[in-house]
Amino acid sequence: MAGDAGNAGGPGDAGDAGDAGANVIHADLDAFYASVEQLLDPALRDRPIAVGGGVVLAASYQARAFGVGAGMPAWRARSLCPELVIVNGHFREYQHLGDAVMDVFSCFTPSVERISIDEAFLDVSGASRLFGAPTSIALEIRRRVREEIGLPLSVGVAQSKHLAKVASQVAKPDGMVVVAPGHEEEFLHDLPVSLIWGVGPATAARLASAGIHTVGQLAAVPDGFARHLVGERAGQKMAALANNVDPRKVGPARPASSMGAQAALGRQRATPELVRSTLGYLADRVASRMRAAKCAARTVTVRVRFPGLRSVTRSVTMPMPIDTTLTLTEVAGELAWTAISQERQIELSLLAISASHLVAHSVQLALPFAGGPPAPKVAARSQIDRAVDAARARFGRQAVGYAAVVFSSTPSVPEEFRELAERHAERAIDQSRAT
DNA sequence: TCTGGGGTCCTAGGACCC
DNA sequence: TCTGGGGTCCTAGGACCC
Repeated sequence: MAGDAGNAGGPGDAGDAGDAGANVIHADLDAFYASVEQLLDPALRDRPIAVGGGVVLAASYQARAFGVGAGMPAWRARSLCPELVIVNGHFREYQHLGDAVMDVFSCFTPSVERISIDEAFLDVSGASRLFGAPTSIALEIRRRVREEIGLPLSVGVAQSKHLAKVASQVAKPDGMVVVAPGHEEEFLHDLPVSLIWGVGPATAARLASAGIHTVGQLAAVPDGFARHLVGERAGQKMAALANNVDPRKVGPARPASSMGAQAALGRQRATPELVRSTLGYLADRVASRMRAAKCAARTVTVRVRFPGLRSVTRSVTMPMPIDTTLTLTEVAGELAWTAISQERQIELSLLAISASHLVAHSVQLALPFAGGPPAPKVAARSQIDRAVDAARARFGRQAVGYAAVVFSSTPSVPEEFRELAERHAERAIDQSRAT
């Protein structure tokens, strides 16, 4: 593996020292959205670019060198990097190219666990007879993705998912790191704790206040100390990963347990019209997805964010699941107004609806329940939904909607971006929980 | 001119039941 | 009369991930 990655130093270079047991590959496309834009428009190559509108969704490595990162307001990104080029995303291209990369992975093993549009775990333990050692497979995958698709891909090869993931992060950008069996502790020892899966800014700060900065330091603290510091379960998991204990296997994702939608509003007065139209739009998205997935929700949660980023949630669990757009709109509306009036706020910056306690159902739900709409209304709404779903299936989503549900304000992000994110969240609902 | 949209998991208190 | 423990569900908030 000579010369494949300049940053694959340390134990990772022992690629031919026998990586029997290092059968997990984590493959992660670098700065995915930005790399696609640079692929589509050669004029953007080697330049600092960001994908987004008012906010940066992704930044090229040339832009990251200036401190530009995802989630940053565009004005701030420009001030950090005056020559930054901000482009609108080609969200449908992202889906196509992400799928094409996954197809390359599938050429080497059927065991591909896609965890986002641009990232997957591969178990290649059964692939060596056909394709050689995991290290050779990883090299070949990188080569093919680069030559056939044109995108840079970083890979980590190790015994466990966690270690493979850490390795691919260390390998970025456009590199490969192999953690040879027997060298795991050595590899992890000096890395910052923030590379551990599940250790974010808050946990890292708490650990730092206790003098813990590296994975080695975390692994060395007495049993129970981590749990005292960050809580029972989080502490357990964190300590296990620091000690390289990770029993997770590469496999299919579990069924979705919730579905939601949100809309940032900038800063607007909390008028009944605004709340009604925004929640109507969001409920339409969520409810139609539920119906398409043949499921319904017992719990509805509304999140309301106010200027200053403070947010509150209100939720309710109903005796019967719902999947009707208008009923979801009404339930969400009551929750939202409860929160807005309790908080005595007059302006909003975001509204969100989430549906959980999802229950699979094969027949159309039209069951009334105490406190819900009366039976004839439920049946009528169900019919309306079915008609709308059918019309959309034939003529497209924009063809028909609910009069009161037209999203009045300018959408904060393009429709294609929402669709990309939704499609990515699509996972089968557990049909064993059918009503 | 202070922030996108999609998710998961955990904690803690209270209600309720046995 | 006062008192005990355990389990489950619901709600609100927070941390984290892509």
